[in-house]
Amino acid sequence: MPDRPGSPAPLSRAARRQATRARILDSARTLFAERGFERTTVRAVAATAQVDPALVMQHFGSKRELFTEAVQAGPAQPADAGTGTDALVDQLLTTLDMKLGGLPEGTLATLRSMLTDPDAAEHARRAMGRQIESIARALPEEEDENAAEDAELRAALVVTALVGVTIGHQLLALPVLRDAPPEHIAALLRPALRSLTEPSPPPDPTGSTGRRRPTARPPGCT
Amino acid sequence: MPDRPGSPAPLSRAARRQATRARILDSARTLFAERGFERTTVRAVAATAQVDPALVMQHFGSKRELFTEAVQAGPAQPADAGTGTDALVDQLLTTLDMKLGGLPEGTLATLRSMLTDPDAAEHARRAMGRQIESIARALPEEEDENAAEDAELRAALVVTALVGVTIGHQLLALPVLRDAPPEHIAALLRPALRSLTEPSPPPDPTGSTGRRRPTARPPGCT
DNA sequence: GTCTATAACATGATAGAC
DNA sequence: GTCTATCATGTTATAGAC
Repeated sequence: MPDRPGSPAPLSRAARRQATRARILDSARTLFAERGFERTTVRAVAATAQVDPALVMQHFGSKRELFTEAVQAGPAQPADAGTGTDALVDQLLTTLDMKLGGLPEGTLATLRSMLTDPDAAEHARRAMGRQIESIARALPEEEDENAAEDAELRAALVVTALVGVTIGHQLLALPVLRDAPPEHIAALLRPALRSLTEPSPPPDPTGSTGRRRPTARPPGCT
Repeated sequence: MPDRPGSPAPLSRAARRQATRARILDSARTLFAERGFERTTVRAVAATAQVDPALVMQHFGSKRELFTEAVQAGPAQPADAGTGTDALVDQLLTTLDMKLGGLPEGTLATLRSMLTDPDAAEHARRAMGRQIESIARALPEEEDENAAEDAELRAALVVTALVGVTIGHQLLALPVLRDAPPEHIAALLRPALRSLTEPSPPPDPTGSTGRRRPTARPPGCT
């Protein structure tokens, strides 16, 4: 580091470059979260960060790499506290509550672009796959023989369903979901999530009525 | 219609134009479903339909109108058969089964683009809004006072959750979902959907156990 | 006249010169 | 760091083909 002339300005060239890079990354994250990959132009990112468009390329090489770095910003999803089913459901709903409120912009950007951009799709597939495995490990054992596959499938349904609710709420802004308090949404989802995480009912391939489950009869029924 | 010279070729100019238009629409629908709005170029649509790119504009005026017409192809979602909760759940699962198999390309195109294209988002919002209202009307009355809002909210959660599962299965192609037989998925989702469509359990803000529900006792329980 | 092809212009990503 | 050039794309205008 041969440059530090001891001037009162504490910003070396490298430091200013670093600050500019951070400003570009921040603008990019916001715009990618709002408009997705394709509709976000490098020029718009540069304008928001108040730099020259070519400078963005100088820093990141391509719009693609800018997207990748901008998306991989925040810390990963919080780990699982997998003891019992109820604790798992509680943790899922806490995560959902977070999703319905302040979702990090990087995650929003991935969600926004995952249906139209192959890279974002791969990123989302991996992130959701990790979540699915984590939840599947926390699911209770089943009496049935093919327990493992069912656990992964159940976990996948939980994750995708919650992602669907998140999309409807955060990205599509469905009025019904936008106006509902998150705790209310969580309360309505709780029994559904418990159904998905509970051990499976006996296979009922007729599938029409299927009303009763042999377990968990209501008490007071002699 | 002043042109029909009685030639052996049964295709008038208007008919050939119509056929070309249909071919363009078909190619557009497929590409929009595969790549979304932005990544689908007019030139690619023209190449697939084996016509000149300018012809696409002649026919539809703009890429936007082409997308709109291509998306509004198939018939709307089948109406609801709203008698009881069980019938409703069955109908939802049938719809899902359809979604997991042959979803019309127009719907796929809307799903694919709804997160990144404002027009597609509006289209999706309206379609999902109609579904939500339809399901909400079929939901059973509640004992509680604020029944109507809850019904709409429950319906919205059902729709968005199913959309999430569909996205994970059809658009993201999550391996766990891709490899599972649709009937298995439907069987796992059934109790969860029933939980969402049932009258609400008593408000249980502690939210930890909440096992019993006061209504819907299994038959055969004297 | 109606269909098709070519050219022209604007915007955006990207590469190389300065 | 900035400017300019090149290429792809959406869109329009214009000319050619049936």
